[in-house]
Amino acid sequence: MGVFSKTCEYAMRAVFYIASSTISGNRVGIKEIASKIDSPEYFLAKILQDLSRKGLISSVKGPNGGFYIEGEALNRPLADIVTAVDGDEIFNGCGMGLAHCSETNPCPLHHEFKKVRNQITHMLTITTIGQFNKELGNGLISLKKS
Amino acid sequence: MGVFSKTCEYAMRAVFYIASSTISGNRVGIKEIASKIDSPEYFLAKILQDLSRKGLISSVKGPNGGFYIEGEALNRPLADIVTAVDGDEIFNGCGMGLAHCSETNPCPLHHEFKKVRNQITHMLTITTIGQFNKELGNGLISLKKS
DNA sequence: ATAAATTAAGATAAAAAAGTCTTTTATTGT
DNA sequence: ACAATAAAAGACTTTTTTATCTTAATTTAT
Ligand code: FES
Ligand code: FES
Repeated sequence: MGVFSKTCEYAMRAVFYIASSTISGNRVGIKEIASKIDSPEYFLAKILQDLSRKGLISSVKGPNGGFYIEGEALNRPLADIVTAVDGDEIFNGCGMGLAHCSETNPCPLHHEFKKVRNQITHMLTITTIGQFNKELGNGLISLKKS
Repeated sequence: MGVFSKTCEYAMRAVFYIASSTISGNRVGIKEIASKIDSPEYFLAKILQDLSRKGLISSVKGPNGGFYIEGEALNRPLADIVTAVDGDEIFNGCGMGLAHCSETNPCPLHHEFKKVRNQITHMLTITTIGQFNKELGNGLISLKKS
């Protein structure tokens, strides 16, 4: 098991890909996205529909349609995507599964786990959706599974 | 979704509980453990059977039987439990779901995610199974879900 | 207007994770 | 030896996650 659900992994990869295409002035179709990030096409379609309904990405139907991201939305933190897909448990849940993480009734891992959560929160907050376009363009970083 | 599977959460809570009972010189039955850590009894039984087969905890059948942890095993890092239950993906997997985390073909989150993974590894390595007996005894920390 | 393209929505399906119940096996105390 | 106790093992069910397919609704270009 990873830190994020598969759904969320696909969502993050797709959003980065859409962002970098948007910068180059294009809308991208579901087929292209799925192939470029190595994800099951129909499943990804569902995920993007959901993000679209929630206003995190945009889409247009018809010829030359596809997905893109509004200028303003490119500055959103990646945390917004994670929250939309996986909820906020990762940001404030207890590492050992207690119903509530609490300072007064902590689990054995509480003290150390807090650092982990803070690190995750930090990572997802400082990272913006539109941040990696350059590196994605020149192949310095990768979104393909293998 | 949390960082660990529910199975793993139950396993960790149970192992801490068994450890603290072992220190007080007792074996504990599945029923007591399940009730003390708020987990489904039969499901936990499966988990402990597995840990027992793998030698991470010990058990004896029959009257006055139950689960306990060998002296030496009390010093194992919690990481051993996590690995036994959830595998090692959490220690070296890619945060965005790429098949292999790699320095030469990194995902966008690689640099930051490495810190998260290291923090998790650190937490699970420095924490030993038998470490919290005092705090568990005096109720300073909790294993009960609610 | 019509046809083509493309996302949205709805309905299933398959796989994995979580949870439950029943039967068997081993151990202990009498 | 026997009965009682408790874990081990096996079979099964339910729920959640992941994945696929089909039909509908929009948009664009001709
Ligand atoms: S109580 Fe478990 S992480 Fe805070
Ligand atoms: S490549 Fe994704 S975390 Fe290293």
